[in-house]
Amino acid sequence: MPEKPAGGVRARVRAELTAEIKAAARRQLATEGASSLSLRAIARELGMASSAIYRYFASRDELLTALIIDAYEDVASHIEAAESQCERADHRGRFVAIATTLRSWAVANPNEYALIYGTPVPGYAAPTDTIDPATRVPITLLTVLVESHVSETSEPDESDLGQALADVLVFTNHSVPADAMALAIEAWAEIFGLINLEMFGHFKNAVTNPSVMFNHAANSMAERILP
Amino acid sequence: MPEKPAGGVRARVRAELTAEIKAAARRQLATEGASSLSLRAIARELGMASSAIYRYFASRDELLTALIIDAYEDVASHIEAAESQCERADHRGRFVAIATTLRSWAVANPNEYALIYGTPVPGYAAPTDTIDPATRVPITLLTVLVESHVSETSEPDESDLGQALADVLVFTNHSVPADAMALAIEAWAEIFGLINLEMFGHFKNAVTNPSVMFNHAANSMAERILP
DNA sequence: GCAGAAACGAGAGCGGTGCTCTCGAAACGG
DNA sequence: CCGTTTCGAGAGCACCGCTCTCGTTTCTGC
Repeated sequence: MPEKPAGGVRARVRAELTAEIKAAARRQLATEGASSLSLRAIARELGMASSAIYRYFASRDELLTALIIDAYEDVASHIEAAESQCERADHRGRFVAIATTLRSWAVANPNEYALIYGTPVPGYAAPTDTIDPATRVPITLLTVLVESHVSETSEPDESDLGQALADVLVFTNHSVPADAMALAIEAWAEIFGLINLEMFGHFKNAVTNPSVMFNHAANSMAERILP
Repeated sequence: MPEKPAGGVRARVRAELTAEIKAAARRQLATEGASSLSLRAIARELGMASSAIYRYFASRDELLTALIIDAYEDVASHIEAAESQCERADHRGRFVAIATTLRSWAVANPNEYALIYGTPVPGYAAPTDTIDPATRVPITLLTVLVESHVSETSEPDESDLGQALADVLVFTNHSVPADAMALAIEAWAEIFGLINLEMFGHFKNAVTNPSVMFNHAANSMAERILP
């Protein structure tokens, strides 16, 4: 998909139409859900032949991929913006900001949330284009964790736990002990667990106010994992 | 769907065929995923006309519902069996048994797990038939929690947290304090978060051995929430 | 400035889906 | 035994993703 920055007329209308298709897809996503996203319906809405869509996206999966990347970028931008407004030394505040912003974004964009953090579409294998934007959010969390452990430096951990978390421990240059990293991953999982349970309807007859529950949990987690 | 217990020939072959359809559906579910489950493919596999399926299930959604109920019952049976083999007083052991059995079941039956704990099918609203079997698993966990707080009895909690958790606190007759209940819900969310992250591919380049990580977390949670 | 190349939109068509309707055969029950 | 109900099969409808062709429009190199 070569897009010249300000090339001829053709390149411009191509960029515009690509954006219009994505916009229509997002609109349809919001009302129908990901798995029933229909290229033909998008084409109908845009007043063009269904086959014309294929000039812009080679397949339905490629459109989905584009939407997934956009969603990752969008949530990452929100979270980074919220986190950057906290006092640098206030690690717990930064963690809570990350967690609560993630939930707010999920509540505001349930279908995009489901798209990136829900059940993967069956035959769909995430292309490599998606892994980069997907890492932005966890990296902001890891940064807070590393900065709160700034004075420590440890050797590679040879324990079972240390080996199980080898990849992420290497990623942080072993500046975070394995058990502290495990606590952080637990918190990370808890955040998604709470959001998933709320969004996918498993809090019925149990938690009446998910927002209060989530804020309580976020503060509880911050105390638990950050010194 | 009236099914006479041992009625005429017709009732028996109807029950058998219903089971065969579900079996074929489950087989297809394991290889294709829920959203691409095809009634026509099932009919083909069973050597019957696609329209004949509708004598047994009024729609694709109804078949899905039947599979969902079966999955809930199956996971609940596994968890109850594992939990019942623990010493009654060993609350932490019972909790760990519940958690690890849930994960084992999810790893062994990824598509049924996704069916009941993943993103809901877009237009699909869980019929009332599913809520009953869905509660069996959380109830086993709540039972452990309540039994570990057996000596305490408290009044309705009027705090924000107490009100946010009102439904489940009432369900347990206020025998568990609100903050302890919140910790338990946090653990509950963490369990699903860990399983989701693992199953849906978000542990790539981070956690190399999800099993070790999960067992570590399960024990950590047990210490955290149970006295 | 113009001819060849590339990009584009529309339309027809293929095989697939869920679902409905009709029709003849089979099993049931009085 | 005969009327009623249940069942399987087939045709058909509207939709889907996707491919191919064909005439038109835009770009590009000479």
